[in-house]
Amino acid sequence: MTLKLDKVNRGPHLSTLVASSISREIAQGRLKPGDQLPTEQALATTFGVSRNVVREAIARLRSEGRIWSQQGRGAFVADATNATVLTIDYDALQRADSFRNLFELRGILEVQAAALAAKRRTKADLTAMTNALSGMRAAPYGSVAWLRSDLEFHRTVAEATRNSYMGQFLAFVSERVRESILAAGNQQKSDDMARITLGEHERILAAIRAGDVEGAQAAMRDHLAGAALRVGLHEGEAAAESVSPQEVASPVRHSRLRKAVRNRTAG
Amino acid sequence: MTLKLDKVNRGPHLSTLVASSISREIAQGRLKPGDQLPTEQALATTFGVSRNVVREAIARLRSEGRIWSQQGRGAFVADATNATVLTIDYDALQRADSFRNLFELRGILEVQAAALAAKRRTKADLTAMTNALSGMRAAPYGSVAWLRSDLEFHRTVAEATRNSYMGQFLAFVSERVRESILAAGNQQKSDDMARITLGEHERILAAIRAGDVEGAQAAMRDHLAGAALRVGLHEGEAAAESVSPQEVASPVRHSRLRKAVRNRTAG
DNA sequence: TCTTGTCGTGTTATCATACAACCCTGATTT
DNA sequence: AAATCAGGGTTGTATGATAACACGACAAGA
Repeated sequence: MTLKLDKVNRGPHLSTLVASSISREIAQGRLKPGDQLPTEQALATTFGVSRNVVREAIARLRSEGRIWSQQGRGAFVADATNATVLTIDYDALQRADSFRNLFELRGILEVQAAALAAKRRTKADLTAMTNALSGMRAAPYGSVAWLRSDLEFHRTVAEATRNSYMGQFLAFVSERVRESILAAGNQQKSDDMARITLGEHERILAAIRAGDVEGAQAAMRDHLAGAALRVGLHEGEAAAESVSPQEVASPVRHSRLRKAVRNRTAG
Repeated sequence: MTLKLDKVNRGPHLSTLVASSISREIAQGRLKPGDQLPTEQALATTFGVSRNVVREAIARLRSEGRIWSQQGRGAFVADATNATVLTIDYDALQRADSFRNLFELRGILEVQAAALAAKRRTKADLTAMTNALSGMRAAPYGSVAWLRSDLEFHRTVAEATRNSYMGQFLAFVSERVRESILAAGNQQKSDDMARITLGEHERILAAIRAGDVEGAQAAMRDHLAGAALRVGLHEGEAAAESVSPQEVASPVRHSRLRKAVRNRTAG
């Protein structure tokens, strides 16, 4: 077993580098589930760091469920299904196809959340949504306050599903999507957009208030399709469309991001 | 700031206990975003462990995005949105309502995954699904081999969506659900169930093969409703039912499915 | 032959200490 | 007044030692 473990170059937190290096070994299959890792001492000398650093790295991997260790035996690669946490690689999201996939997943969750919200919303939920909309109306388009109100609106919708996991997942996915959009920095602003976006939200709220399940789904789908355009995703590829139950087995038109998600990662 | 930090009782991995203790402080709001944590030395004496253990705990929390630290300054609680991982508390899942919520979320993802799979599946996908079904057919109901084939079938469906995040999320959620079911240990086995469950899977595959989006959704919904019953969830509460989109103007009534699911929508 | 108990070795878990790198503050110097 | 520097406090890393545990080898006894 010749693991390809490079000496680690200085950076932020040696343990982070060691952890991701080991993580890569696992992801790329050089370390398979059940395999025993080299001893801490061996890893320490291999990476050229202290055993302490190795232990911090291992503690991290263990908390992620990627490996497990037992005193006196050693550390072993865990089964993939044992992953106890869900992570989304930031760098991977810079790739257009990854971003589109995550956007699609978000769309699915948002649309179904809207449906559930239309069924289960309470008066308090509706008030909260209305307040969030007022916040958007009051703030200039694209401003920090506007964005906060936007997030707040979607959060209240998720909360109205009365399913905490829905809120948790949606918040997680949305935040990753938002980060990626900000990193790309290509959202276009115009005066029209404020009105359009606001209108989309209002229709969602109206449908949810009316308890109109289909309407809420459709309104949310519209909103996400609009958001996709605004972010530079072509409509045909947007999430909202792909989950709408209509045409059968249409060939997937390959997408093109406008200058969208080009990397500007470190450097 | 009087943090309620109990001395840690011996158990599996001190760093784990320290980490979850700090985590709890954050979750319960005694440590708010921006707050500075006590120094490592202080935490070490507070918990009655060595500074090394505290560092492993902090390394873990940092990797989860819950805190950030800077050399020479200290460690600080991060904003909630910065959480880079999504976790599901195992204990919380023992509560019935939490379990039902997670099951509902899983249902949403599975149903929409089936829809996407019906659109995008390749020949290879269909072959893989068929193989998984054969595996189920060959194995005794409830056996390890059977369960593995079951998981494999759902995995292939997720893969056929051509959306890696869908697979990732679904695998994560399903695994948590499965764990919880096993822990409860209340799944009932009978000879009929093998046939029924197999039939449900076959209908899903048939719809996906035919590229029938609605049919795939409906079949998957049926399957999940059945699974919910088998696991002891009341039908009315099952996930699959609550996301049913009430046939959006579809001329094609393709369901020759049992209508068990369709009674009792929210009224 | 089979079982059992002991021991030695290797590994992880934890502790303790020391030093380096860095931040912050405040006094000193220019 | 501004720049510089010294000092203490904090995290980051290194190193060595000890305890707890797993595992195989090996001998003693049945």
